[in-house]
Amino acid sequence: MPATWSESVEKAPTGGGVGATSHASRSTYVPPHLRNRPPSASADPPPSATVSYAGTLAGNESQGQGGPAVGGFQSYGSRNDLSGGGLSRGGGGGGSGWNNRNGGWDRGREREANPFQNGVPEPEFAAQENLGINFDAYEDIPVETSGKDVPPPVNTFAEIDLGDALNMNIKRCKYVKPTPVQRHAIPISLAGRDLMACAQTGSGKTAAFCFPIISGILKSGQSAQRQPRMPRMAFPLALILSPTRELSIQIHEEARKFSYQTGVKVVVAYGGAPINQQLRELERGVDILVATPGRLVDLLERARVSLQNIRYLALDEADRMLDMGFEPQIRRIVQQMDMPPPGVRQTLLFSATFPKEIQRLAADFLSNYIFLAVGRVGSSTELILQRIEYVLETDKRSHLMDLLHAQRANGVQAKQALTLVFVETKKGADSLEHWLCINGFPATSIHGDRTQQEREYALRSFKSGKTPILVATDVAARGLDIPHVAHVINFDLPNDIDDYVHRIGRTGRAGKTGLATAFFNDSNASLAKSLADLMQESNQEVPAWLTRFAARSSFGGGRNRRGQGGGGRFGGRDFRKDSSYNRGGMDMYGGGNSGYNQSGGYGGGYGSAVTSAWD
DNA sequence: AAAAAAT
Repeated sequence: MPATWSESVEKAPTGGGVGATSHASRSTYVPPHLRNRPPSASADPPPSATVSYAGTLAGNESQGQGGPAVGGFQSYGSRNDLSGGGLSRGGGGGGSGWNNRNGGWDRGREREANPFQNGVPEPEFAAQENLGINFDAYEDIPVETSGKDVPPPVNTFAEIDLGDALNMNIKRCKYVKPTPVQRHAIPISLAGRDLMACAQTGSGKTAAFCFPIISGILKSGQSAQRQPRMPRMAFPLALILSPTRELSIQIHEEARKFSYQTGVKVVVAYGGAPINQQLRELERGVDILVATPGRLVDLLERARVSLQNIRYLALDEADRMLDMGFEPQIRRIVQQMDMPPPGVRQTLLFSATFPKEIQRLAADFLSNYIFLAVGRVGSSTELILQRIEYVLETDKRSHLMDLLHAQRANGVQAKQALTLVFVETKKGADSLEHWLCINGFPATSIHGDRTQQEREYALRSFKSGKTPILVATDVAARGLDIPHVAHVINFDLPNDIDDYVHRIGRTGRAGKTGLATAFFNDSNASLAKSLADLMQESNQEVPAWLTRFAARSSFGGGRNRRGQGGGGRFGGRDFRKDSSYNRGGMDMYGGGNSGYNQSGGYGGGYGSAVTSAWD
């Protein structure tokens, strides 16, 4: 272990690795005369209603995206090496298929921008990209599955029949080997099973739910469907909900890479940005809609999106969404609109933790689901060196300055190792940013009072190394996969240990090491116990004073949410295992076997007796 | 107490 924090910053590899997002511009320019192109009379659909693989992809970057030329997609239709039948799904209903009248199959195929090429230039990092992914660290991550008939995990992408087009994109992403969550979740999803997964971003879960969705859409042969009666309403096949705008943007960027040249259309919708452009994108056809809840509700109310064709529903960072008070919106979207019920659609629920509220959501949204828990990437593998320092409120700025100066002296700044500084308040973020700037440290900030434009600009500026210090509120705490963050500084500690875990998870990404420094003082007493426990759990050196703090505050009722759910290295455990769950007389999982025996309409309406057993 | 998210 490195002797000093500055040494470890220096040693921390700065490659972004697996999740590195090249910043794809969301606005693919489409010349006005090609926008909202009416269905061309001569654009007859292909003769066979089969798979939409975009023909041969190898060494074929330009072919097949040469614009909307009529009849330019002969490569469609013939390849059917994936579909094992099952092209139609229940409830497709009449003319909503591939051969529908309005020629929906080639909608939105105008000039697909290459999502692999239009990123922010990152010359400093390009060379080491993906070279230092510590896959051994991934191997150590504990994984736990439970449920009925769990499909076995895979060890390579080659074992999974995702199809040529998707495989090509996996190669383009330089993914060599599936991460633990991918090894388990992909076979589960491909088998059509619902999934409740406890995993954090950084574990590779975006790909874990995107691959099966894209593959499934390709297999079904349905894409970008329209309803002739309602030309302005979009009918996505998959919906991905996430808590923050930036996370939605990021998922969209990744999903676009995965679906490049497959014909599968991914659209993102979120607030704070003009809705008109999003409406135009939707009108051009959408297979996978990535959205924040508020904007989606708006779109549903405007009748610009219908969920009746949804076959895949993925909820990312579900616990976060509930924390943010999105439950009413989410329930409205999932249960009160025209979304197909559980069992008809396939639902994938991702959450870092598995508290009661999420358990309820799982029971309501999922059908006969498989529970998957993946250990914390950072804590269980000790990839993140955590340091807690006792710093009085009044000393924080000068202490931060010391850290940054030492970092700079080590040449770290020159190498553009990015530093993410978390603060408690939006005001605090603004003033700290300003203070850093006037003291010679190029910094920017991201928080909810900044306009969406400013937020996205700040993120770009940070990622590119232009301002290698980003001051952030919790808007950036979860899910954001910012590559090359070498150092996370908790200038203000959060009140919740889960937030702490999320924050430090911004470093040590993709199996690389990182450093997390936190400023602790008396105002953080309530966090002492859980913080000390977490650090011990992840084999970090716990300062003696923190241990004393923890002992002092623990009987004072410091909220230790950890361990409550069976905790340990996992964010949660399958509550269905708890004997108390079966107390209500219905032995749903019994039978004496090791596996669950989920009979009796668990996915549909569970009895009230079961509901009461949760409380 | 603060943050996030639809206008």
